[in-house]
Amino acid sequence: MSSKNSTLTKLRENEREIRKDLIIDAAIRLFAAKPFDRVGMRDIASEAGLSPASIYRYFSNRDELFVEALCRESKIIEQEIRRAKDSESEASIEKIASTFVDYLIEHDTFFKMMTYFMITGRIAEDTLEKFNETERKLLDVFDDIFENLGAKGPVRLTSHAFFATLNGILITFHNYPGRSSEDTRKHMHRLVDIVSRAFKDTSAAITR
Amino acid sequence: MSSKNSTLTKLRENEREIRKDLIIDAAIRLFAAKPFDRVGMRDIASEAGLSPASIYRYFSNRDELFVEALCRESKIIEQEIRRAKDSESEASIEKIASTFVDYLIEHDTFFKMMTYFMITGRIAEDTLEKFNETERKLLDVFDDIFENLGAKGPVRLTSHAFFATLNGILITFHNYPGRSSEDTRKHMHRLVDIVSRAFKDTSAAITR
DNA sequence: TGTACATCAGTGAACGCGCGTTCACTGATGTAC
DNA sequence: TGTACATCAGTGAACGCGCGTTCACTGATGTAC
Repeated sequence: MSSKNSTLTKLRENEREIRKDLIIDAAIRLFAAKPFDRVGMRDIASEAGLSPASIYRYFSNRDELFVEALCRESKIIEQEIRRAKDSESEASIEKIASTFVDYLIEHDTFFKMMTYFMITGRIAEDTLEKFNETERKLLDVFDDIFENLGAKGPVRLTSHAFFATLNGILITFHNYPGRSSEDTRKHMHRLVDIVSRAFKDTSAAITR
Repeated sequence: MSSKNSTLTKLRENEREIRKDLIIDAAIRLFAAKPFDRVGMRDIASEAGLSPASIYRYFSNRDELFVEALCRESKIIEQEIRRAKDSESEASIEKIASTFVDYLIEHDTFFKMMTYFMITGRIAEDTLEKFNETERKLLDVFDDIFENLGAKGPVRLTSHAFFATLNGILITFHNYPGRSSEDTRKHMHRLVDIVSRAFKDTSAAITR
């Protein structure tokens, strides 16, 4: 009796999670389509095929929804990078950085959200912690790369620097005026090449 | 008669400019104090000691005011960097990058605004052009530095990369959670050191 | 098998607030004759 | 010197809109007896 009860509530719980995911999907689809601050609860609701009020059955407020979306995206990105790293026989920074940037150019949702949160700095403490956990995993991948490269020094700092650098390239030239999106993509890749080479040189220098 | 007239209108014109500046001052003061999206026309008005309606005598809308504020700030930063470069007998990247980052940590207004515009990408074409002109001047200073360093290749690209890198460091670790502002400042400087060294190495490598 | 009740997803309409912006106006100063 | 007029900085109050969020409600499904 009680076991049947618990499996049922568990099923319900699963359904709930699925519906939450559907809402997050809708939100991310919209973030991809228009600027971050132009995506409202009503938009998300109609994109998800719900009424605005319904969203509040799943998320207690707007920020919570946004942070969950951010976390999901960053998890995907972490996987993407890890995959890129593992597929290479020997991990080259250029390749991985390039993959990272490419992915973020294509799916700039993560990137818009992250910058938004970083700038406004308006997240609840616990949700922020949740996000930072996934960010740390992302940095772990970079750590692996630099270690494979033979750097013996404080690898974490280098990862931080490299991660920040790639972010910077994406943000600074995100909508560079008077250029097609293909041009900016090429431009970003040129810059990624430069910094990758630079980081490789210093890592080598540290080993020396 | 007409000459007197013209000098008078010129005087009036000057006064107008001064008043515009006072409004921009007020806006920048507020940007420094709270998140960008929390600064409204009413706030700026009361900070400048005016009624909200009055602002519209000087700026045709909110974005115009913001962009003018951004331009003024970026001009100041350009001067600051140029000063830092000229004061050094031989321009070292570390020093200049450090000055740049320090200044932007202290006066993060510029930085908040820039990122905001870059992300939302919502500026009128002509005002954006105005901003880009000052940004180009900023990059010119970096060009000088890398040329002095003896790099012979495509210096502009390197400047772009370096500029983006510094921006990235500022944005990525802007409000790193659970750290005092002094800690983040130190952290940023460590990262700036790393990337400066990296860029110096590649510049040297190009010369080789 | 039937009935009373609990649970919960979902909703349309409204609340309340804050925002950018405009309106109709005042009051001071300069100009023309 | 006085009067009619133009110019312009400045304003309090309001407009209109969009937003996040809440309210009171419905309807379906499962549960207990």
